[in-house]
Amino acid sequence: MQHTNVYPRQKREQTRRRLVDAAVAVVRSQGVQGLTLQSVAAEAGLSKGGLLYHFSSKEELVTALLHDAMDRVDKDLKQLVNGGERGAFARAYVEYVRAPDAYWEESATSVFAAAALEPGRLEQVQQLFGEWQTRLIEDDELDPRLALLIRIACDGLWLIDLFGLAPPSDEQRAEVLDFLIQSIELSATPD
Amino acid sequence: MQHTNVYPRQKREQTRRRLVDAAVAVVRSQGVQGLTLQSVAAEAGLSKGGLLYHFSSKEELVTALLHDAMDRVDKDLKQLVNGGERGAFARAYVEYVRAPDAYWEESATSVFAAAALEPGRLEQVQQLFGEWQTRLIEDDELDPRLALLIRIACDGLWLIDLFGLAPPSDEQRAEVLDFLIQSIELSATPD
DNA sequence: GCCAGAAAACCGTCTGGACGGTACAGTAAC
DNA sequence: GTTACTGTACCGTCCAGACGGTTTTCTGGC
Repeated sequence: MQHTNVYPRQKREQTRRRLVDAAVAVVRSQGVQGLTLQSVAAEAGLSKGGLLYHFSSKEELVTALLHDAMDRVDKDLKQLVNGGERGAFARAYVEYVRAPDAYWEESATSVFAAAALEPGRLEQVQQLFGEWQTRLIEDDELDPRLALLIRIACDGLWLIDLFGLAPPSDEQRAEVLDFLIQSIELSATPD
Repeated sequence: MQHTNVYPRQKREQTRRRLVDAAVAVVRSQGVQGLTLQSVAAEAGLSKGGLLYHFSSKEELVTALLHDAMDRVDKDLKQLVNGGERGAFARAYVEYVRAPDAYWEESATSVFAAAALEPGRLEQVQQLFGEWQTRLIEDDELDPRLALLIRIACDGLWLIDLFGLAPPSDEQRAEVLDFLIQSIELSATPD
């Protein structure tokens, strides 16, 4: 029942957010090895006891990290879908990559951290990517090759951002994404 | 004795290889957290002391892991380049992704492990990707948008393989790579 | 062909420190 | 009185690295 508590009468959710954000910051600055209860608490301006008040174990924290990030990405992605015409999901997939924001960064870092700490915990993420792939390739009625290309290209940008592997400039990024959008248009509107 | 053929005078390199391979195996099965001197040594059939004889610290092991993997990828990639015509490097980049082998896996795992343990150590990898990007976009004389698309698509497959994020089937993979190769041909041979 | 002796390769144990987690007493705001 | 913490003390575990010792392999002199 999420609607029972629209207004944060309690600081609970706020602080949990702060802790999750702090965990992301720690991983990005110090790597997964630096992700200790102590460092996350310090980053969030809390004591270790305070952290454990909200997340009773490190595992719980990392799990929350992952759930949180993937939920948000999935939700945002679905919100970007306009109507049900051909290529709608592919367009949303591309547009989501256009302007990487905090969620984007959080999702990459979370998957990364979860994979590093315990590979088995990635199952739900793998499943989510599988769903997206299905939507892109089967439901969107585009040329399957184009759909897959869009997927791996967008995921590639995600990887490049995550590791900082010579990310393209803003213009280059925009150009290649525009190109993908154009390809969708061409494929979606047969003349 | 000639029967004991060209046996290397020293086992040094062999054992180092075994240890590096073992480290990759450990990371893939247990995550970066499972990457301990003990576990790597056990995986390689050595004692911890034996490992430390070859790599005097864990940092040295991970650094070797990274150097090794990137050197091999870079070398293999350059070997795939046929001549100097337009799009040669782009073709090599695509072909390298076609059949992921042990090196491919090793490179991804190594970058992943290095990033997880200490982000700063990625500098050389970032530089290497930068060089590839330069070769693809500036030296290959292709449409820059196409060059970047090829790069991010190939890197995307690398990411998907690394995390096992719903990897496409072999046929799908082949199709999308063929599509990229065709695009290079079209762009490289203007009529 | 044999045999020291040196170098290389490796083993197993120990230690100091860090980390996850627990327990609990206290505080301050709502 | 509940929620939301702080701070300290503590425990068990795990790990990197040091170390001393041992086996294996090579090398050169005879």
